[in-house]
Amino acid sequence: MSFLIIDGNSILNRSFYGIRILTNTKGVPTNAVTGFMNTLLMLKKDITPQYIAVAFDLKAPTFRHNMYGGYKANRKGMPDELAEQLPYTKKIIRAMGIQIIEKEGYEADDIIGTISAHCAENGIKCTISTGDRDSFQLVNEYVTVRLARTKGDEYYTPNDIFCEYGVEPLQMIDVKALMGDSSDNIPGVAGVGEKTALSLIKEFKSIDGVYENIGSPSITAGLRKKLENGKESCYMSRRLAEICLTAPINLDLQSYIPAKRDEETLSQILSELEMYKLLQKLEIKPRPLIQQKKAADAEKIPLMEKAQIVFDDGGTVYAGDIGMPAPVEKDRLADFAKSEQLKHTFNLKETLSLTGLENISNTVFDTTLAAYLAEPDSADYSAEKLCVRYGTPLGTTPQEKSITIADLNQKLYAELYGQKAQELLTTVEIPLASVLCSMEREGIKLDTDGINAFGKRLDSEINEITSKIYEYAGEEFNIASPKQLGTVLFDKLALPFGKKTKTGYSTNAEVLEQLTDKHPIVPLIMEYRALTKLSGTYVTGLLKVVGEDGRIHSTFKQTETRTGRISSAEPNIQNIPVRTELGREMRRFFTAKDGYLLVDADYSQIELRVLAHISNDEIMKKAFNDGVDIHTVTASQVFNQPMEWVTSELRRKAKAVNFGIVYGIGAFSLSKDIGVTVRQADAYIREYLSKYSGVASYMEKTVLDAQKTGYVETLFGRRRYIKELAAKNRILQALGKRIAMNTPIQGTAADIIKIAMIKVYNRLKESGLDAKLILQVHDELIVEAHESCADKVAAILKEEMENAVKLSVPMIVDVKTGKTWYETH
DNA sequence: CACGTCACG
DNA sequence: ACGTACGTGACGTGT
Repeated sequence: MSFLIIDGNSILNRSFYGIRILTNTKGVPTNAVTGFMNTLLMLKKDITPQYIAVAFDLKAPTFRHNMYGGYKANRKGMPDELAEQLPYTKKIIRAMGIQIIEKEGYEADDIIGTISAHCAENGIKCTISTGDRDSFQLVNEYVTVRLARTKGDEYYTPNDIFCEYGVEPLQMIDVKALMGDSSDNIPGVAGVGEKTALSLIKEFKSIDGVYENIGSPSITAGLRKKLENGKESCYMSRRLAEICLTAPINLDLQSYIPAKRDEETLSQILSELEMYKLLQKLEIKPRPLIQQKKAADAEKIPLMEKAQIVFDDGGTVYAGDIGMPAPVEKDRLADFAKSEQLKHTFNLKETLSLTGLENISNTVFDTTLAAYLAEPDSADYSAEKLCVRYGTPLGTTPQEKSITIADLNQKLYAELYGQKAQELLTTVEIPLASVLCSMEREGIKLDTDGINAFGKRLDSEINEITSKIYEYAGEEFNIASPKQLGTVLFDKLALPFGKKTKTGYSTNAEVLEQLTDKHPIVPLIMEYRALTKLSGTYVTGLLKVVGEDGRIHSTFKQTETRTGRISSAEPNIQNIPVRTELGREMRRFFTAKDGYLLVDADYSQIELRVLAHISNDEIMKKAFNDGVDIHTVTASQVFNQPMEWVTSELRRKAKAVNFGIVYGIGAFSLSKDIGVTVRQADAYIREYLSKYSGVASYMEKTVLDAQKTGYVETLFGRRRYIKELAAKNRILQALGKRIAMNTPIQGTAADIIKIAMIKVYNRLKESGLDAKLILQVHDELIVEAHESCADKVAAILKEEMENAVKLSVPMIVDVKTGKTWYETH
């Protein structure tokens, strides 16, 4: 027979601070609930108690009317993110069939004390689960405390307490009476801490003993004085420290035997919180969120057109009707790929890569890409995850898998139904998978000899700089370690430190910039950073991933970014240096193969053009339609100067303001960026928004709409839900607004270049020219073309990219041709 | 594995 | 009074 009593507040609190902030997609925090439930399940499994209860504090709230106007509605200043999780946790506990005990005017400790005393009287073992040591006084032959710790729990029996503290559990009350407890508002005796309190109780057994023997030689004069002054406080503290054992609560043990779980309620709450791992652990089916949302107008959503389900399983491609797929033999693959029948794929690009196929004709749906359009925030589009999210049983055999995929597809189809995203899927993302696959296959040639030689040069320079740095520092240390570097700069050399990070001094470029004239070591460190970055990330990093064909085959990820952009990995080909001359040198090693040239085309100001179009701002549209330099126009607007008078300095500032607008501007960051006061930056922004009034009203409307609907969309219907807008936290809300302002711009630009990629790819194929699209860098496309047709290719790129979409402002593309990527810039 | 840092659009 | 621009990926350090 045993009783498990959990200190609800304490475990919840520990979970909240011990686990990094987690939220569901709506922004509801879930970390404390998660931690609490993990603890509860672990305890149930470990102890298998007959009786379980969870105790919560229910003290009459004490409102403090202070200078802040009584904002502390939550006792102990419980943060909103934690307070929000309390009702969820209680509901879940009840649905688990477990009793919650709370009593007006009593703390959880008093309830726990009463239960534990009752257990002891009746010879029942009692385990107290808590995060703090207050309940040690309750420990006895029958009662143990199980202290929640990050690295496993610790048990405390009377013997354990004696070993650790040298006193009996009950004496802990007197120890606390002496030392006090600031978190519980117990004053104790001023000047007496844990060490002194323990040794006093060890010697004199109790506070009565201490005061009876106040003249004892083992009490120094100073201590005696403190004890005498604090005597009244000490006895009062003892009353506060002693946990009540007679709280008026239900002591009918039978009622604490857990009842049957309410699976319906658990499914509903945990699905709302999107705690799918826990649902799995409890073996409860999640409530499909999406179906729920669509259930009302389910009749209006037609079934998908019948199609072949195509997917791979253990390296074999299967295709066929739902429930009866068959392996497609290698020699039949090409025919299958060309066949007329409609097809639904699962991860199209991967299937293409795996089979070596260029495309699969008549693909009208792809589970992975549809799931990405439905929920671009997800990090995982595996069948396992999608099944959990959409409440679909996960198949294991190929037959079952085809059923699973078909079911997911129907649900995704329903979710995208009636959205423009449906068209985005079939006309953009599905054809794009073929383009990306081809780009990955082609890759780009890397001049490994050149890069090796460059690396040698870098390394010898790094060595020289390293010794100089050691000399200035007066010691050898790891310059690459921000921690060690911080110690040298700010402790040893006593340079003024700027920002601090969570873990210590900040040593980033911005901080070093400020110190550049303060000490000769600083510019050396900046150079060291620049050189080691090139050497590590680009020289060594790239050499590690060159293929046997001497080419780099980056992976272009199609479902990675929240805005709809493509990302590039292993290696990342989208962040090859260009801004500094030395870094730009790297691009000399990205070359066309013998007899070929690189043709590089990039959109000019694509994001600002998109902004001009979607905001319908007359001044901005006119600027682009007149073909004048947009940053100069902005400078002229913001600084009230005629265009001819705009200096390069004003243009530079205006450029930063333009960028800031695209990102969802803040005066603070802008001021940092262009080196003016926050006040001035703020004035620029105001001036900008009053001149470009179309932009101002567009931004306002976009944020308002997003707050209403919870999402924003690109011009082509790519949707992004913004959970940050629903957050209680003000900083997160501000982030949500910036995301709302930026995503339609960045995302529409991404849509446009994707459309252009498909057009360029098809046009090159149709033309029969010896040229292949090989890279994409957000607003830039690179084709490797035979020397003989580079001019034609350049014309095709310009034409297709500029005409990819029709906006109210022209899209302008600059094209350059060269042997290396360096030469095209 | 998280963090700080820094490369790109 | 607060903390501060959007979107990525890779490296080295240190727990």
